[in-house]
Amino acid sequence: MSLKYTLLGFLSCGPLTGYDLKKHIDNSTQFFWHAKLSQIYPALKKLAEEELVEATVIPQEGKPDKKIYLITEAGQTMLMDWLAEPMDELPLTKDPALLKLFFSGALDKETLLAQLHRQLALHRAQLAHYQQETAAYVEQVIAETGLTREGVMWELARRFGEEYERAYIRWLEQAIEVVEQKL
Amino acid sequence: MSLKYTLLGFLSCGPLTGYDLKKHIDNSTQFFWHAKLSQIYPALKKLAEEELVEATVIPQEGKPDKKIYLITEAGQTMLMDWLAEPMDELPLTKDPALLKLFFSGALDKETLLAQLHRQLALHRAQLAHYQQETAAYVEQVIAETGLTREGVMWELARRFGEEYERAYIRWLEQAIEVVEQKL
DNA sequence: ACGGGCATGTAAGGGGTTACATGATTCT
DNA sequence: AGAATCATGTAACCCCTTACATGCCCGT
Repeated sequence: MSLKYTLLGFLSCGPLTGYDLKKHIDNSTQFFWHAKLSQIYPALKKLAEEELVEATVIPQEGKPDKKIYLITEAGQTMLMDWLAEPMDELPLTKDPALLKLFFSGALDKETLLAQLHRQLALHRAQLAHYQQETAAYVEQVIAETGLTREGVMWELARRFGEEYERAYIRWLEQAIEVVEQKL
Repeated sequence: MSLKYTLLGFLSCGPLTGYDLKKHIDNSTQFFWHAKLSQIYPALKKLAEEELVEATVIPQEGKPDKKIYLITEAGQTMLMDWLAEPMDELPLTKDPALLKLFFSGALDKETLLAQLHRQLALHRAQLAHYQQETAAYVEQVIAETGLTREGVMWELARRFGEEYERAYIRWLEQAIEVVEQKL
């Protein structure tokens, strides 16, 4: 259900193609919402049927024709209603790595420590990514579009990703110590 | 795919029914893995077909017969192989609240602040839950089963939940300040 | 009298992934 | 020579949620 609003949200900042939308998602929302192209294209088609967006087709050669989507007034209203709607549920996350750790009491110490160190490396890389690539992307979009209010929110979201990774890393470091001492 | 291992993981600590498994999931893994009964029952049936678990039926009156599941040797092996398998992907989380915030530059300041305060209340309640109910549950299970190695991992997982909520709360507090000053 | 806990399931449908299909241009 | 970028989509499949179905016992 939220994919619809993700697309409307980006389209409310300006017209984009499905392909463009995928890149925006990968660059900015991927740590709290993600989608594959094979899900985005049918979703846009459905939004167009509901008249929440409109497509302009630009013929191209050697490539499929480009479809540039614009949000309609109905789409804008739909988006604003969703934004104002109160949310009273917590996110239900799924993290297979934590699940595995939870049951890893049965594992030998060495293998378990190897798993923890691997996770640590992954999360450190991700932290660096948010600090570099994502930060650059946010700055660039703000500079290009001049959307200051949106810019504030995007920077806040990016900082969430950063803080999440920091917390994860601190926890993994503690977990490694605990495992070394107690198991 | 991981639901299978969640069930095998709990069953490796002792025999349980589908109903019991649901309660264990709710009490301990819900912040990194969750499932509904309508998914658990068919999953157990399938595990039994694959001979990774075995069911003992205990007739009851006034209630459906109880099916107590035991992990088989093949199931144990399957679980251990999964535990030792390296994971090199980050979790792909979905958090509708963050998504909404990301697009909330278009929202008026008051509504936005109301949303942030609501989220803050939810996450504070969740933090308290991990510190009280979840902590009590972990202690109780350790005391009952005497599984010390597993106990260490369960307590680590619980602490992750706690740290995650702390980080979320700190971020929300900062976000409220930023919105109050900049928007 | 009503809600919650106990205890099992099925059926329909929505959301999401993986694989397939096409094909030119540009970078390494 | 091969991979990545641009650009669209479909089809099969799996995972998960929602709603339905049954029915006793216990606490408030």
